[in-house]
Amino acid sequence: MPLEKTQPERNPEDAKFGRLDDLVGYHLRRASIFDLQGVGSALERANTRPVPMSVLLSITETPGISSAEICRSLGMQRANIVPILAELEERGLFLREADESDQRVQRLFPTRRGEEAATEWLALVAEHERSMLRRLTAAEQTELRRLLAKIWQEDGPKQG
Amino acid sequence: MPLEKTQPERNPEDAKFGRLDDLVGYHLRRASIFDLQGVGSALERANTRPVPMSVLLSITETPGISSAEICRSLGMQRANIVPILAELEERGLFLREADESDQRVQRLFPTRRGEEAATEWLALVAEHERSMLRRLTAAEQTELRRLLAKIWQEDGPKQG
DNA sequence: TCATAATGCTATGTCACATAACAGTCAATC
DNA sequence: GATTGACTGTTATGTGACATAGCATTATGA
Repeated sequence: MPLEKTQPERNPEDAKFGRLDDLVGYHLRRASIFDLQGVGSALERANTRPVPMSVLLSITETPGISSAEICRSLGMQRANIVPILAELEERGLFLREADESDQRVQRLFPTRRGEEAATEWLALVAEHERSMLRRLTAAEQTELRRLLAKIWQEDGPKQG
Repeated sequence: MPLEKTQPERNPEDAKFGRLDDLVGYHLRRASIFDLQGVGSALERANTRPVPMSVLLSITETPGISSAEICRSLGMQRANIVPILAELEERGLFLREADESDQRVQRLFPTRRGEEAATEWLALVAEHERSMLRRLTAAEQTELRRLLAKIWQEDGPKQG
């Protein structure tokens, strides 16, 4: 074993999950809550929240994306993106444009203010992440992100 | 046709956060949601949910723990543990006993059935974890758990 | 003794998220 | 070329986890 926990006496035979603390999912949840609280308070300064930020970033990173595509990408329901888009639109952060060949879909494009807001919000979150990950080396941070992505991303040969 | 998320090439020097995908917190959230769904459906077979399982495990791992101690350990509010304890108690999984020196405190002890339920529930979750982590080596799983714990646990070596 | 704090608890609010249904549009099949 | 099914954006509504505020009781300590 590479690393040992400095916790109670563990029987080597007991290498299976025997305690709450052994569950990766427990630490996942605690770490995610910890992160969400930090992100939440960081984004308060920009008067927004995590999900609207993710939606805006989806638009700035993929101009012309549709709301349904954002929902599939972020794993959220179409119904729930409606008030979020309404809020971002009211703040003048993106524009809707009818698709040329499919009148059902609206293509979403960031405005100049939307680009600026995305950069600003991302900086706030990045500052929080630096604090949250301060006790991890750069290599550990990269490894952590890689392992997390491997958990939730589908098997299919997606992006590199 | 849906837009393909053609990503711009990443310059390795450009190590700063520029995209949603670069944020560890984003992957944390997605992985945690993924886990929570799996744990939820796994525990459905035992007619329970993640938080009651964590509470029961707190009792079996630390017999005589109080409800306030469980709340501090799990990071939850005292008000919210009340219906959970009521449910576990109704299922005969633990007993309350008055503290000898402090009449405010109830000490919680697992029953035989509580011990059995804890083992059974933990096995269900462990089975889910094996599936969730199937693409990670044993060393990677250990490393992931270590890095996650380093994120949310306070600086002092504290158990919880 | 009086102020402060902790425990277990009730009542209630909030907020993210899911479900169900809708009209309009598209595409494929018969 | 009607029809069937699927997809889009949307409204309305339910739900479930979680937080807040306050209570009576008990403990602590200046």
